[in-house]
Amino acid sequence: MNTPKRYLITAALPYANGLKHIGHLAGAYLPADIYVRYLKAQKRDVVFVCGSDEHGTAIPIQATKEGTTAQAIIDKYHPIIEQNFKDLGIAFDIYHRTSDPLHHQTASEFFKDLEAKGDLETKTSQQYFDESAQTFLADRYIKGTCPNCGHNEAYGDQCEKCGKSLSPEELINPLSTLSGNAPIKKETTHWYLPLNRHEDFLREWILKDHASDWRAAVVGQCKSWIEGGLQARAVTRDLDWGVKVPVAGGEGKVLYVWFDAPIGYISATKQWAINNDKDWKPYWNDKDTKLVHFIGKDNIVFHCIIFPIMLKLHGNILPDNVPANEFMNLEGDKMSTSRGWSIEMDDYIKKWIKKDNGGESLADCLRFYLTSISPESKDSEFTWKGFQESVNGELVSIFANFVNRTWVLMHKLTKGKVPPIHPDLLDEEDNALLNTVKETKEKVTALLEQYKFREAQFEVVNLARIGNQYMQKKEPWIVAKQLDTDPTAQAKIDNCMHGCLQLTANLAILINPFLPFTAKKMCHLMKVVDRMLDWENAGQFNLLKVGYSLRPPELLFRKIEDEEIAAELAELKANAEAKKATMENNTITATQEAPEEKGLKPEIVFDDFAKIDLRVGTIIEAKKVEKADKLLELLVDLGFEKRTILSGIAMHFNPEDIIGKQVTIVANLAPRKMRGIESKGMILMAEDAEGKLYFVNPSEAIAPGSGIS
RNA sequence: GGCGAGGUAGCUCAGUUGGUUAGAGCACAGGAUUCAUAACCCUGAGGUCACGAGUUCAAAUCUCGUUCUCGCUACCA
Repeated sequence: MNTPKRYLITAALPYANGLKHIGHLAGAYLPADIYVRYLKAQKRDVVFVCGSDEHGTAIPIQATKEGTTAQAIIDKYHPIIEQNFKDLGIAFDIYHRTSDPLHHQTASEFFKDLEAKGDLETKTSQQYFDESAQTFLADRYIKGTCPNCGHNEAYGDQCEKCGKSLSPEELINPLSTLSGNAPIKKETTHWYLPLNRHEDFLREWILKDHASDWRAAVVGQCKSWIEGGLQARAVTRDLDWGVKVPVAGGEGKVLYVWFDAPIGYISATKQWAINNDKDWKPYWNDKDTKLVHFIGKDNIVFHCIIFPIMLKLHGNILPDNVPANEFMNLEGDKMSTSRGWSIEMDDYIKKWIKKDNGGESLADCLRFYLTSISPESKDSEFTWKGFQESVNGELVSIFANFVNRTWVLMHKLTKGKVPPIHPDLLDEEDNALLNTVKETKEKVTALLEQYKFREAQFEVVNLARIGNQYMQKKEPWIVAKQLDTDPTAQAKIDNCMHGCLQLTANLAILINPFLPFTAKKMCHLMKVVDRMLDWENAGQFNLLKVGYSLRPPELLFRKIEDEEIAAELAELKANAEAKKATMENNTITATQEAPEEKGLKPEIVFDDFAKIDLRVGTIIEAKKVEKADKLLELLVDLGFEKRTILSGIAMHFNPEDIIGKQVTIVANLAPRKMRGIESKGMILMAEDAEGKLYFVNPSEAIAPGSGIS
C-alpha cells in the first residue's frame, strides 16, 4: 500500500442544539482523534476538521419553545461543545460552524454548480401549510399525537417519547406549532437530488471496490439502500433558517440541512487554510488525498450514498473509508439525552476532570475505557462498574504501575539515572523484550491503519504487561540484596532498569494517540521533549541517553473509588426519573388542554361539505394485506357496486369478526394505491381517548348504498 | 412486512480462505512475592460457539429454517 500524500479526516458535525454525550464521543470523535494523532506522529500531512451543524428545523423550534432565538441557541452551544472536545483531548485542526458566512457562501456555490449542470430536478408536491402564519411547515413544525405510543407532543419527523421516526402525515390531529391551528395542504416546488441516476456508480464503487475494506455493517447498510431502489431526495425546504437557495424561485427556501451540513467539512477546510496560510483545494480535489469520515451508524447513508454523489457531481474526491461505529448503550439501556439516560461530556468534565482530585488524567481514563469498549463491530455498553474496573484493573494496575515501579526502582537502585548497558550480561530475556517492542509497534500500526482502535490499545497495554513480566523475572530488588556477594549484581540491575526505562519511552510513544495527556506526563517524567513521541522512534532502545537523570516518581493516575461509582449510578437514575416525571406532566397537560387547543378544524362552508359523498356500505370480505402490519383489504357492498377498500385497522380487528358489519364510506375519495393494491374510498372510524377504534354506522341495518347527509 | 448487522466463558470481546484439545482481558479460586497505587507474577477452573436440520472425512466458520437484540425502511385516504 503506498502512502497518500495528504489526509483529510472528518468527524460528524455535532448538532448545536444541546450538549453531546459520551456515546457521541465514542462513536466518532475519539476514534477520529486517535487516528489523527497517529498520523501526525507519523509526520503525515493531515487536516482534522469538524464543526457545529447549526441549521435544520430543530433549532428554531427549540428557540420558540425557550422564548429565544435560533442564533442565541447556537451561540450558546457552539462554544460549549468546542470546549468540551478540547477538555477531552479531541484536537481538531479547525472546529468551524455552518452559520459562518464562509460556509453559506461555500454551500451556496455548491448548490449553484449542481443546479447549473442539470444535476438537480425540481418537483411540485403537497405540503402542510400554516395559513395564519403564511408559511410552509417543515416536519418539526408539526406536532400531534404519536400513532405509536399516544404521546401528545410528537413531532412530524419523530416522537421524542418512544423514539419512533414519523412523517407528518402519520400524526393524529396534526397542529402547527407556530399558530396552534390545524395546517392545510398546499403546493410547493422544491429541488431534488436524483439519487437514482447514480445507482450504477454506487454499485461499482461500494459493492465492488469497497466490499472488503469497508466495515461489514457499512457495506450492508449501503447495499440495503441501493437494492431498495434509490429515490430523488429533496434538497430544499420551506424554512427561513439556513442557507438561502441561491437561484431564481428559491425565495423563502433554504438548503435542506442534510445537503448543507456535509459541505461544512469543505468550508471548515477552507477556514483552516485561511487561518494557516495554506491552500485548501488539494485536500478536496487531489486524488492523492485520503479522505476518511468518522461517524456513527445513523449517519451511514449520508456519508456513503448521498454526500459521495454530491462530491462526485461537484468534481471532488470520494472518501477512502467511512469507519462508522455502532451505538454505545448505557447501563442496560439506550443513551438518550431527552430521557436523561446519558452521560454528557460536559457533566463528565465538570465532575471528574475539573475537580481537586481530577485533572487531565481523568480525561484519559474516559478515553481509555471508551476505546476499550469501542462499538466497532456491534453495539457495546458503558457501565460505571466497567469504567472503574477498566481504569483500576488495566490502566492503573498494568500500565501505570509498570511505569511507577520502574521509576521507584530506578531511583533506589540506579541513582535516578539511566544506567549503562553491559552487553556481555545481556540474555535472552533482554533480547526478547526488544523484539516484543518492535513487534508491538508493527501490530499497533497495522491495527490503527485498519481502524481497529480497541485492539490496538489492547496491544499497547499488553506491552506494559510484558514489561511487568520481564521485571518479575529479573527481580532487581532481589539482585540488590546480593550486591555484596555478587560482583555482577549492579550490572544485572543496570541492564534490567535500562530495558524498563527504554520500554517506558516506547510505551509513551505507542499510547500517545490514545492517551495524549498521559504521554505528555510521561515525557515530563523522562525529561524529554514531545518530539520523542514521533512514531518512527517506537521500536528503538536508545531513546533515553545513558547517564541522564530523570524526575522523581509521580503517579500517572489515581484509582476510581467505589463511592464515586455509586454516586454516578444514583445520579443517573435520579436524572432519568426527573425527566420521566417532566415528560408525563407534559403529556397530562397536553391532554387536558386538548379540548380548546385542538378542538376544531377551521370552519368550512356547506359547499365544502356537500362535496363529500358519504354512503352506507356492508363489509362482505376482509383479509390481511400481505407484508403490511396495519392494513386490511376489505370488499364493501355499496348496493350499486362492490369496492375494494384498504383500511389501516389490522391492529384493532380480526378480519373474520368484521364481515357483515355496516360502515360509513367516503365514496368519492380519489383512489389511492397502498402496498400495490388500489383503495377506492375510505372507511370512517371513531377513536376514543385510548386510541381504540369504532366503526361509524347507522343504528339499525339499512340498505347498502344509502346516502348520508 | 422487507433489508442490514449481531447472538461465542459470569462480564467485555477475538476467532483470517471450514482442519489437532474454541482464544484474550476482566471477574473468580489457589499459589508465590514485596520494587510498585493491597498493585505485579505463576497456576487453575469456567463454553452443547442462540436453537434445529443439511452439506462434508471434518462446521463457531458454508446452506436452509426458527428465535432474540440493534439499526434502516414500508403500510393507517
